[in-house]
Amino acid sequence: MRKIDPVKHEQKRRDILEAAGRCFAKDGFRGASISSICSEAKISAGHLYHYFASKEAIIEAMAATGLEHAEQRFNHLMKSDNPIEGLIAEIEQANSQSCNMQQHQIDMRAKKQLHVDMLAEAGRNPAMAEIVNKHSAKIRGMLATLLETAQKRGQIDQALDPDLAAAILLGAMEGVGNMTMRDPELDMKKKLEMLSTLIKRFLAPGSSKEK
Amino acid sequence: MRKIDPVKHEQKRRDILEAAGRCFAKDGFRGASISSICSEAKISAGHLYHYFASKEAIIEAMAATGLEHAEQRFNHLMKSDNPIEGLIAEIEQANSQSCNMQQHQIDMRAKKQLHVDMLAEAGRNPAMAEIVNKHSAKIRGMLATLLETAQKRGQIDQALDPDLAAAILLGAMEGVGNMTMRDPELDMKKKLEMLSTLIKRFLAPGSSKEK
Amino acid sequence: MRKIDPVKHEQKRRDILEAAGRCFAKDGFRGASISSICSEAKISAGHLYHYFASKEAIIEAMAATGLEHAEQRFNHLMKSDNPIEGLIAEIEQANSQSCNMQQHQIDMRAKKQLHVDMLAEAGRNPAMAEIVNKHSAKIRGMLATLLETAQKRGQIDQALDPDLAAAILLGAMEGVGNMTMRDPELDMKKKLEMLSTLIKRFLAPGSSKEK
Amino acid sequence: MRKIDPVKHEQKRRDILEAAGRCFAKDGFRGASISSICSEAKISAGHLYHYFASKEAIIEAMAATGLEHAEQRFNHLMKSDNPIEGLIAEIEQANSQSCNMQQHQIDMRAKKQLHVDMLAEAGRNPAMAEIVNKHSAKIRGMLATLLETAQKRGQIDQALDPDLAAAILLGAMEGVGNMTMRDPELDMKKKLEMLSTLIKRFLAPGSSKEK
DNA sequence: CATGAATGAGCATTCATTCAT
DNA sequence: GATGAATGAATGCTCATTCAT
Repeated sequence: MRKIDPVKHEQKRRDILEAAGRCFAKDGFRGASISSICSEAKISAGHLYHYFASKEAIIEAMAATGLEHAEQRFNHLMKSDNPIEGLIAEIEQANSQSCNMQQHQIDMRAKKQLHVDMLAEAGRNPAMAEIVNKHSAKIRGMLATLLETAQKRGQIDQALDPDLAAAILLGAMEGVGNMTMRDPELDMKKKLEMLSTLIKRFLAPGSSKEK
Repeated sequence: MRKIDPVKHEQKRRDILEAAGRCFAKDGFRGASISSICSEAKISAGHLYHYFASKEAIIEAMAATGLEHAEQRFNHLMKSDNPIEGLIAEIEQANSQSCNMQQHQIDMRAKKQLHVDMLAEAGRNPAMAEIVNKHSAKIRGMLATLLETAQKRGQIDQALDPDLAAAILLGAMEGVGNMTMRDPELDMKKKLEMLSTLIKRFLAPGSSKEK
Repeated sequence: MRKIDPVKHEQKRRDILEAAGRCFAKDGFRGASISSICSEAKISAGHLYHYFASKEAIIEAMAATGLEHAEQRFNHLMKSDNPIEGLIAEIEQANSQSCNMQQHQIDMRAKKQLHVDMLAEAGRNPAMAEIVNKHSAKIRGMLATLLETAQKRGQIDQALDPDLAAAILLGAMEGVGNMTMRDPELDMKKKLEMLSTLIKRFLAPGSSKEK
Repeated sequence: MRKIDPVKHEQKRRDILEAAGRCFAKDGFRGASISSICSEAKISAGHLYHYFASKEAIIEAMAATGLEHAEQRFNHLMKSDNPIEGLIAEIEQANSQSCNMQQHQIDMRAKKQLHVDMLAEAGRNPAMAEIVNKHSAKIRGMLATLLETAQKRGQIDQALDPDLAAAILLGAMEGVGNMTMRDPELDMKKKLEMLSTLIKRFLAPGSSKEK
């Protein structure tokens, strides 16, 4: 009575996820076909459905992986004395590693591109919309918690509603990230510094006094 | 014997483009089918190929004219008395006109959705990427000029680099706009106020003193 | 400006319908594939969808054709002096032509078989259920009208509710038809005479007096 | 070294058949998948093939046992004091128990649906056809015997051929049963009364006098 | 110019069946 | 005996594109 080996199963899932990641990065969510993903993962078309119930489920799993990473970074940040500083430092780091690592930059671009693909798809595909919304809500929740903590410590403006501020901040960060994809003229490092400035000024304690 | 009439030809092209615009707005670039565009334009499926070589060609032409309109709107805005306020007002308008016109809100949503579609498309389609980038650069240029003017008048922080600030501002606004499409939990009006706060604090004169 | 030729179009539709009829008769509704129908009709898979929106639409069109025939026979019956007698005569005729025409018998059998297929499919497939129900309701309506007319003329029991009686009569006739498919032992002609007896006794004027 | 235990093997076969029965009732012969049957039987997909060579083999075995039950029920009915009344009562029960047990009604519907599935299947599948025909012949024989007995007692028309009358009666009852599945407009109770009327008039002693 | 008939590759998904373990 | 991983052909359907008329 050989029982299912969860390790092997999980490993295969990850293999498929990686293959799907490569296909989605190359052709987008709509453009990548199940059969291309299966070719990339070296499995048959039907077999993929032992691991994922649908094409959307693949993206969902990818988002879940991303969320786990985000949660880890979030937990790490929460342990530090000044999470906001840490957040800003991370943004600058994550985006400016381009100088030394070409592969990483390509990955980042692909990730961002896929994110936009998902947004576009979500507009027409309810299943995708649900995935995107849930993901978005979770990330926003984490950021709101972080802001609240910082408010209690007096590190940021205490008049801001944490949920609202998190939503606006997330939108801004995402938008700036997308923007950097399309104007190659400006220096990336400087843009990130400017984003950092934006965030700091928005959150700065005492800001609410001057309206 | 009859030669083709370039004027009529061009007019028909525009008719088709308008029809395509309506279809794209409703179903997205990939989702809209040639046959649906032909129905909308009231021509036969085959005849479309007298005017456009492929679906791709329609998308490209469409994107170009679509963005010209947006550019004009933005340009008009920039010439008003208080463009920053106008900008915020425009965002608010785009997002919260639900009270009086349901149809208009649907249109706005479709427009925003199409914008995201274009961004996604740009990631795979160089022609689209060029169009989006050019447009983006133009609008950014206009905003930068405006910021510079405001700086000279002492209305906003004089230490900001106008080009960089324009890029970040544009990105943030676009990102917040997209974000509003996906979390229906939070009150739209409050989010727009928060965005307004973000912009004001970012640009406020004297901000650079406090780090 | 060549306009659509409705004659050719309709002819093609009929060709496809006939091809589909052969496939359905051979393999059943579920068993016959779109591609087999297309092969039989000598058209490409995609082209079928210019003529029929779905597999169900094909069956629906076939049912509609059957309904037209039924309507013609009904109208013809209604013109006669004693429609009930005509109805019974028709049933006996339609089913006992087996002696002289082998092809006709095979056709009848295939038709009945397809009818059962549709009934079975209707249980799981809402689209099919709707087709079957509509068809059934129309036939029942015609039969009810016929019964009502016969009642007014005093040819059948006037106490019967025409709608109910039509439903029961139709069910019985259909059931007997299906039954004949599976017991080859008994003589077909005698069975039809017995069915005729059943109908006559059920409808006989004055029946209601003796309970 | 361990030989297969024929008793255990047979028990497992029965378990699987029961599971298959539930699946078939829910989704039909074609609609129920091997994997759903395996889930229901709590065995692995591959293991089923130790007990049955193919899905077809399950259907055949299933149909045989399924009809045996029905046969026993009918047989039991035939031995009661007034089998004709009992028959009608059974039909009414099967169709109108909605008042007290919702679950039972669903089960009945599933059973009737499966019956239609079997009829449809029999049209393409000779093995199924044999089973259905045999079953049909047995029940018809029982009913014929019953009619004969009733004729001797003078309870029903003595001029009817018992075999033929049994066939027609069975067909009519089955057909009316199927009909009730598809027209929800008419009141179920009234339809059953009408069916009862049909049967009584058909069999009534002295009927043969009036043509 | 303009039509619409026709193509055929492509899509996501399902499923009975096989097989190494 | 028993597992579940793996197959691959098949399904209904879509759609950009071509072409005879």
